[in-house]
Amino acid sequence: MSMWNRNAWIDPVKLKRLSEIRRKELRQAAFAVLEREGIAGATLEKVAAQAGASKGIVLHYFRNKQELFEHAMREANAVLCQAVIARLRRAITPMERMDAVIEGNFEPHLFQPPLCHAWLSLCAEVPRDEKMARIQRVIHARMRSNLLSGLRGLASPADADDIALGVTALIDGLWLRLGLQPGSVSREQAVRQVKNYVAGRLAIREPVIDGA
Amino acid sequence: MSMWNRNAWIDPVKLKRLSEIRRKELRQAAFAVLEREGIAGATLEKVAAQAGASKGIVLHYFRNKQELFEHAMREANAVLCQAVIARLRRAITPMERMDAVIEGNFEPHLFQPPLCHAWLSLCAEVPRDEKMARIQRVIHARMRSNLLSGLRGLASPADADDIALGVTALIDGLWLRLGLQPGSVSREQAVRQVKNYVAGRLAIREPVIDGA
DNA sequence: CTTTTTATTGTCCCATTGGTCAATAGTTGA
DNA sequence: TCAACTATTGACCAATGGGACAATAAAAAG
Repeated sequence: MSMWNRNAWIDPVKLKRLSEIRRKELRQAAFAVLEREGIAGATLEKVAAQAGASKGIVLHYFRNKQELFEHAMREANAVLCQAVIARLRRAITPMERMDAVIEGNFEPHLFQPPLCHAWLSLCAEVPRDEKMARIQRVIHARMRSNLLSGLRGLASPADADDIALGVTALIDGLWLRLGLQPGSVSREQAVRQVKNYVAGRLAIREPVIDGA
Repeated sequence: MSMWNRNAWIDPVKLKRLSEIRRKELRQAAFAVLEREGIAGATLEKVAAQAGASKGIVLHYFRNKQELFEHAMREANAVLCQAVIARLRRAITPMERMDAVIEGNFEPHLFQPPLCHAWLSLCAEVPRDEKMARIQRVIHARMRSNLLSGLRGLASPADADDIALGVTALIDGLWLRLGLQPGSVSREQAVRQVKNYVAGRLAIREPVIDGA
């Protein structure tokens, strides 16, 4: 049995007792440090301190720094994703589904500068961390899929695809704005902004054609 | 005279001889390192190596690491900004001005993953670096102003304001997408995306009103 | 040709960091 | 109770980082 639990994919339920609890604490501690210090200032010692433990324990539960932050990224994304899913469950019409995704992405308790700062730091590492890149791709794929589940009933497949890209970009951009200039964009503004975008895109049947 | 040139704002033309040349080289070296290594891996030694000089010289021209990267940020922004300005000069009608800003922000030789990576790393430090935050505010203010110079002729002041925010966010979001998933968005797609957004917003007179 | 600045290098220093390891305390199961 | 395993700590280490500095080369000024 000893060599088993080294591989967490076996009997995940039971193992949630101690090991998984610590891991979660540490992931969250890592994220908290990231919020305050950014990736450059995020050290194992600070994470340990944040979790009220010793540095040794961090490397007991995570092979190395990189892995720790990869897991922090996964967790953070899971939280945001959950918010969207919850709203999506109550949505029925295509338009309701769109709104669920949009509003879920600006959940008041999540759409906050510190969270954005941490997220930004993580994103900045994506190009040098293949695992993070993969997480990132998954995130984007799911977001797209969520959007398309609504958009398919509202536009042609080609348009839906295009609008989905626009919506994700717009959402990301509004988050970025929040991170770079806290207070420059409120949740309500953000939501309205994206909804207006969708409304505008749906109102125009043929995309702009120009000769530039 | 000795104590004068310590303050570069005096006789800037002449001093461009040596001191300013080195400074520019170092700023660019810093940016190059940032592209490859991210903020966490960007060390003075690497910057020096990139510039083909010794670490000492870097701190001879910049008080410290922070200052160096602040200047790198300024420079990078200046380049992007210049691209927009150049196009803006040839624009006459409001719509041409809009297109100038949009296309300028996706200049083919600038809209590239490495540049985006470096930029992202810099942005991730903004929350902890007041000077970078200020640069960031300036950048955004200018972008806004550029957009409004075109939008004022196309929409009501309130709408123009709102659309300007949306355009900046959308542009940032598309850049982010490029950084996180290189190849997932082409320059043409990006430009079209933003133009469609503007077209959509201009087509709808009254903004969406909902009771969510 | 001196003298004064400026440019540049390499060395040194100290704090910090990620990571290893052995030792200890605690748990669990038979 | 005993043995096996897990959790947790603190000490330790080699590497690295930012930055200070003195020494030297190179220019400029006079």
